[in-house]
Amino acid sequence: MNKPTRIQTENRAKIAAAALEVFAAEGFRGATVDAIAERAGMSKPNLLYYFGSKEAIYRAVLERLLDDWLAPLRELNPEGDPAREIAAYLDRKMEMARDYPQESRLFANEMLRGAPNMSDVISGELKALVEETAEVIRGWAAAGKIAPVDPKHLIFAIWSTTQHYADFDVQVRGLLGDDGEGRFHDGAAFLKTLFLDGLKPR
Amino acid sequence: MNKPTRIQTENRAKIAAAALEVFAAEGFRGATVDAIAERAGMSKPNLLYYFGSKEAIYRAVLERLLDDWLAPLRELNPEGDPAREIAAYLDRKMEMARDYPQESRLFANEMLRGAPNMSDVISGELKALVEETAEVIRGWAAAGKIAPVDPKHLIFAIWSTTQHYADFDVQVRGLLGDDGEGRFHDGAAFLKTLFLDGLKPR
DNA sequence: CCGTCTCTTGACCACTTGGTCAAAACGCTA
DNA sequence: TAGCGTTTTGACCAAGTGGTCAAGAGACGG
Repeated sequence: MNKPTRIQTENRAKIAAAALEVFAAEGFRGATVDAIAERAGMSKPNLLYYFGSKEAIYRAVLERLLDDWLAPLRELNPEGDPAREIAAYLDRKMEMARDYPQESRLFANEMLRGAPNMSDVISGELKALVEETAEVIRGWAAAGKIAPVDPKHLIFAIWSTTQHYADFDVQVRGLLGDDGEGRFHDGAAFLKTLFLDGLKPR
Repeated sequence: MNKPTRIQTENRAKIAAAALEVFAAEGFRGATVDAIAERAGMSKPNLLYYFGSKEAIYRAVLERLLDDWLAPLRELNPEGDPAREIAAYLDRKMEMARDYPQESRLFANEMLRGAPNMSDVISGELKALVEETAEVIRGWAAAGKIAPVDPKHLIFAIWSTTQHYADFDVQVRGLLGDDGEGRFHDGAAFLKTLFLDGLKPR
């Protein structure tokens, strides 16, 4: 394993960026190596010189993005005020839906297909992280700071509502009337009232 | 336009069922006409005798399902008690996620690709239905029966949270631990407390 | 049970697509 | 700047795919 050259680093990055765009827009089967190569500004054989196969590109992109994707959840602070933490998490997830919709769609595509390349992540890293977060939420509920709800379903609800604005963007835009970026702001505001009031201890 | 024969009716139905399975599992590009034909128990040329092209099958399936898909929203009763109506809508959507996950995934795939075959529906039929429902919700809020929230974002939240259990089924199952069908029941219970408490007038 | 219209399919075609390969072009270091 | 490892690509291939077609098999009313 030699240290990669400058050209290698550059081209791998270029390819990964192009692949993200194409995979997110077309799905794995819909994406073609030619299309990725073209968007990366190089020939197909050259692209395959860096990543041996279409599968390899796909997996590399998936892996590269995973950490960024899970970062917001990791930043959740167990010591913080629950309402503040949940609001902040919603905001962060909403920002990601706005600023990185392709990443969201890539993962959505993967899930829809049954996560053939992520089953290990789901049952490993992701599961551990969710389990940990669920424990934090349970603690908040036990301390009477939020209503006693099922933590995992709460997490699912936060994921689905926020990612919806990226994955179903066409629908959201179509139904709201085109509004610049206002939908993300309004959506975040709505979700914060929904979750904060919905989780208030009684 | 002659009346279709018995064989035509049967075979069109067989094809539509097979196509739904394949398209939902693989996406439009990932699905092959051969695969659909095999699952429908006939040869590829025979299938193409009934539907002239892959696109035609896809669009037929999409159209055939649309009404069923929107039925729950249509059943919402403007005169009813808001809390009851919303709870019932959540339950119905959750049942559909459990009983018709393929339909959900088919639509999710279509949205992810930018809804190339549904833009007219979104800006037409669906938009009208949503606008109408939003008006109902606004009425509830004006009457002080629920908190004054943005109706469309509320609708998005209901859609996304419920459909999540179909579209991201692998993830949900992986993170909850396989549980038979309990996740749908628990999810529905959580969502009802979330939405009903979250929307309580204050 | 015949004739006609419907249905079915094997064989085939053109095109796309993932991937290979040999050879040329390039870039770095001594 | 010569030499050598790295990078790049045109040409090519085999498999897969959507779709066609002509001819045979089947259904069914008279």
